[in-house]
Amino acid sequence: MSYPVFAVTVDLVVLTVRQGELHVLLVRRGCEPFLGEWALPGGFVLAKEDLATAARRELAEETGLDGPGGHLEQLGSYGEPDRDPRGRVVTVAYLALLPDLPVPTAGTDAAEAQWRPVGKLGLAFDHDRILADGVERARSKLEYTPLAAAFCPPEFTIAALRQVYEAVWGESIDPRNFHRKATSTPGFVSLTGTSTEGGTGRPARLYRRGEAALLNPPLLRRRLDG
Amino acid sequence: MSYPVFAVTVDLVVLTVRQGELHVLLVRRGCEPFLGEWALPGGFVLAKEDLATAARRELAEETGLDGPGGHLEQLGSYGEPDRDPRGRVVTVAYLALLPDLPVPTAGTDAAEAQWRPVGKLGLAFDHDRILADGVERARSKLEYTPLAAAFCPPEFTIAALRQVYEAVWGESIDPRNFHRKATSTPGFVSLTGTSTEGGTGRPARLYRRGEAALLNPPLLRRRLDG
DNA sequence: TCCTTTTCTCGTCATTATGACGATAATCCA
DNA sequence: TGGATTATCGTCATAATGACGAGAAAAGGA
Repeated sequence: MSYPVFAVTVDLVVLTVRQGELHVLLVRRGCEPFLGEWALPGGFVLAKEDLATAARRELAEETGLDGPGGHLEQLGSYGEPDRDPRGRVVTVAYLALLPDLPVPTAGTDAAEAQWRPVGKLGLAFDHDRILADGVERARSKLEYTPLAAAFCPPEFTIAALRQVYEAVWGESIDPRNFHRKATSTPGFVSLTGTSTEGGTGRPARLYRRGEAALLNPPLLRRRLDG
Repeated sequence: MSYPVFAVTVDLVVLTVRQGELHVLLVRRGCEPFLGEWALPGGFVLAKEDLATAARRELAEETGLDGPGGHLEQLGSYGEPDRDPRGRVVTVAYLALLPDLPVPTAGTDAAEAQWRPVGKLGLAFDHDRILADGVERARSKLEYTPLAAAFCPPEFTIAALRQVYEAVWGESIDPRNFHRKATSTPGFVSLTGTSTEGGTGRPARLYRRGEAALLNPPLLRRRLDG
């Protein structure tokens, strides 16, 4: 019995929050196809490599982003027959949420790398769709999990956490109600004991990410129902 | 440039509710490897076939289940190097939710097919894990979407819908509170105008699935928090 | 020093959603 | 006709949320 032959790649939707806006990491392609165009970072899965391992390797290799914290999860697979002109390629997309770090360094396959605000970007392959799916996944995950903290450094203020929500959801949130919700939901955040200093306004207490895997009850965004 | 060669399969977690219990569709393997063992239905993706198309084809071919209603979505991909003794095989798992239909017919690759209550089944490959992920996805989706109706025939009673929740979540739900919730959440269900007849007890009104993609507010199961 | 600005933190109150459960309605069956 | 069964509606206490007032704790300028 014989069956078709495929290549398998991983592609990464790497998101961060900079200056109050949700950004995605893009690389300019350094080889065919789509040479010179912007795309999600990614590459082929090696012969004896697990999918998640390949995703972590590409994240480190191609972006140099391998700091503490952060979050990596599988997003989904994309395998339309014509999605890659080189032949039959199935890509497994991963979603990474990272704190705002220095400008990434370009890697082997990528001539350049840069953060871009999410939106309508004309990316190579079917990467616009993968990006849209990743952004929607991130928006949704912020409702039910404490993952917003993955966008923050290890210690952060409630205001910083709120700004993550505002950036990812694109809506403003009442600081007082958010403070109540974040500090009263069990396992969302935990106090460090230290505070900020030197900033403008009253110093804020610093928190760490809590141990909960799910927010209970969740933190729902306002739905525009029809 | 050369890169490793893979085979790509789709595997299906087909769930339904029978006699108040969540069941999964299994097939007995008719060829090597794992000949004679129970596994999720699935097969190789064809040369010019989209992943979702392959999933629908396998669902129809191998199970004969292609009725109205139901729901099919991508679950995730599994690609550990050793998961298939034949070589490097990545599988894209799909989750199908179907109303309870007559016993499926065996297909080409499957010597037998049968519904089994979900639980610890010693399945071939890594199918136990895929099944567990599928069940967890289904449980979670029932909270935030009107997808419970995918387990029901096109017209159903509120009690039937409630029994879906009870079976999938494995907990009992107050019929009066559930009735209020189902009928008051916009877009969850819509009246047909007809009622059941001939059953025991007061006749129940029949409903169809509503148009909403998301339940707002959601219908959360009781969390056993630690 | 004292006042203003800024941001954090804590409260209050009305509204909504939920869990527990009583009560009535509408059918079948003996 | 009366009992069993299930559907549907209502009531009430509690929990969660949105809107917003007000004090606390810093920096900076007059």
